[in-house]
Amino acid sequence: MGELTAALRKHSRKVTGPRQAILEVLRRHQHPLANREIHRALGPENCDLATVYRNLHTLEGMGLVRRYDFGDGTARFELVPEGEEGHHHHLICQQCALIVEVEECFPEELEQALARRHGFTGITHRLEFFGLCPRCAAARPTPAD
Amino acid sequence: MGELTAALRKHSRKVTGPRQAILEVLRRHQHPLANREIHRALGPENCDLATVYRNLHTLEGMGLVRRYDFGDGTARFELVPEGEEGHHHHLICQQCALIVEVEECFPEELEQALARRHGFTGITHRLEFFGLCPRCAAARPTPAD
DNA sequence: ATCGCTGCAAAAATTTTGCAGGTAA
DNA sequence: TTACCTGCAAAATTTTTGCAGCGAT
Repeated sequence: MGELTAALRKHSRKVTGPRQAILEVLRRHQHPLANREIHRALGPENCDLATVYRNLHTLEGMGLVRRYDFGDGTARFELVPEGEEGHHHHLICQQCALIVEVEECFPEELEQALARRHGFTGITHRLEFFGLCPRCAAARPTPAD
Repeated sequence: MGELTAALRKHSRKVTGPRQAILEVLRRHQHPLANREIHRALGPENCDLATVYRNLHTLEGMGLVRRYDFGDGTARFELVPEGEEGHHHHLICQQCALIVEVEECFPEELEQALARRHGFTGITHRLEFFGLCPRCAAARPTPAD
């Protein structure tokens, strides 16, 4: 809670109702949420969708929130745990959209080697896994190729 | 050329002008292109944008083209080399949007271990690298934090 | 002669922006 | 009081869809 206030103050931003509510929603869900989902969770009459967009952009810029793209055309946001760097990836079921947080990461030394070879600096990566979760696999065994 | 015809015939699809033209554009560029870029390259009066969208969707479904998301809200497509599986990733300059194709890939055994641990099957991944290319780094040395 | 494909136009869906009034600091 | 924020509305993007006519097979 103080974390948010401190971060906002550092950027000359204000602690407003919508802001706190959005963070609260993200805190309750440990999965990346789309703007629309956050808006719906807030109750459409409590906060304008445009405000959700603006705030997520702001919070992302301050590093309180991280943006993810699962390739379906809608951005999703997840709260960065306090104090942590929060870098992690996801395993998404292509059938039911189940999202599992995974700690596997692209090997640091491989990434550095890659950066060096191409002369790139400040390198980062975006990595997501896709597949069929156990439940969906059970429900649809051997998809009759 | 016969490759396209064969693939299309297999799916009861027709070999049309726009189709060939789109493949031709993709063949000339070895980088992922957005629908709009392809449309512009074709000459807007030669092929409708909707047709570009429809064809890329079709070609993706047939495995002739692969879709990439660089997280900027627009999908990009790249030709899958004939015969090859064509799986690879990209290193993108966040300043000038330079795209370098890279052959590094997430280690197979790590991916399998991950899949096994979560009971997922048919696992794949999406991986892209981001950073600052040499030219841009030279043009903007030490961004004065 | 089919059945798929294209162009054109309209519609959806996602995200951004302008503006007047309201509110945290 | 001074910025910053919010809601509302409009606009800008990206992508999808309906439909009548054309074209590949």
